Amino acid sequence: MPEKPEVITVAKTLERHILGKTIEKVDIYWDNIIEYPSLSEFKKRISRQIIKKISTRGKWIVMELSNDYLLVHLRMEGKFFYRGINDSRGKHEHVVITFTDGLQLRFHDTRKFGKFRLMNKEEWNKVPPLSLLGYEYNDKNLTKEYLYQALKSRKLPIKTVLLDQSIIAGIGNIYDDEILFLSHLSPLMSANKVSLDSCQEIIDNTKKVLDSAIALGGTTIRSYTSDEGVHGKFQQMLLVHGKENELCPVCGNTIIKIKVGGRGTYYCKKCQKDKINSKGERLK
DNA sequence: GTGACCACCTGGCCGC
DNA sequence: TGCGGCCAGGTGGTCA
Repeated sequence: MPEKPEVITVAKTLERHILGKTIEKVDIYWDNIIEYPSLSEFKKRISRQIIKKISTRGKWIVMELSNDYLLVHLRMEGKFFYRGINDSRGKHEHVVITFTDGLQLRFHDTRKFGKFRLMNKEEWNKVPPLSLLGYEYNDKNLTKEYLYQALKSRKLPIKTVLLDQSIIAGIGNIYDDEILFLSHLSPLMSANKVSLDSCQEIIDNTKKVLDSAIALGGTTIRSYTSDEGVHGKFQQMLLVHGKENELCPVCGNTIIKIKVGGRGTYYCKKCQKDKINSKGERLK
């Protein structure tokens, strides 16, 4: 599933292919993909707009157009393909954007979870979903004090809370496991038991993991490849995620898989422990 | 404010 | 071989 590194990889590829192009029209083959505004308004408003800039915010791809912002969330399996107007449409290509030069950008999503939103320039980042997002992983405002405050009222497992996009935007299930492994924290540990020092470790390891993944083009696992079928290479660097019954690269213990908050979670019981004492106090 | 649960979806896998 | 059931999981909505 695309997380921040995969979203950045896709955005960079989009930049190479469609930056500066003018949208001729958009054809929608699965109405629910358009989250906002109405289908007819979406089609009407987006026509003739130019792609000015492409960036990301959390797991959203943000395309600045002439008059609006087009937000795209890939969710589980969304990906883009580039085709010509005469190429036949695939079964799972639900949105086809045709540019004036004849190129088509097609949104492929087998599970139909992806979302498109067209927001005006006054409110695009002042209303949900973007207004609800927390800091980016590399934002200078993401400090251990901020994270500590965000976690202190949460009793849910740290694994679950790190997936909350209103705290740190962009962390998904795969990198969550990796970050907690590098931070030596059990995914089951209550978020409000995470110490200030561990908050710093989480921040440092989030940067380390996401920067490495971005450099390698993201992670390609069962359900995700980036556009054009390009495969990321970070899956070769994964330490615990997807490694059930394999040996921990640090201690040699067997990596186990459990469910935390309904998510498949991989961790090493020996390396990852609750950093709290017998009284439940946070250790320095 | 917080947490639990559910819906959205389809392909792959497994057991029968 | 075919069928049914389960699993995968990011996000938003509802309810307690």
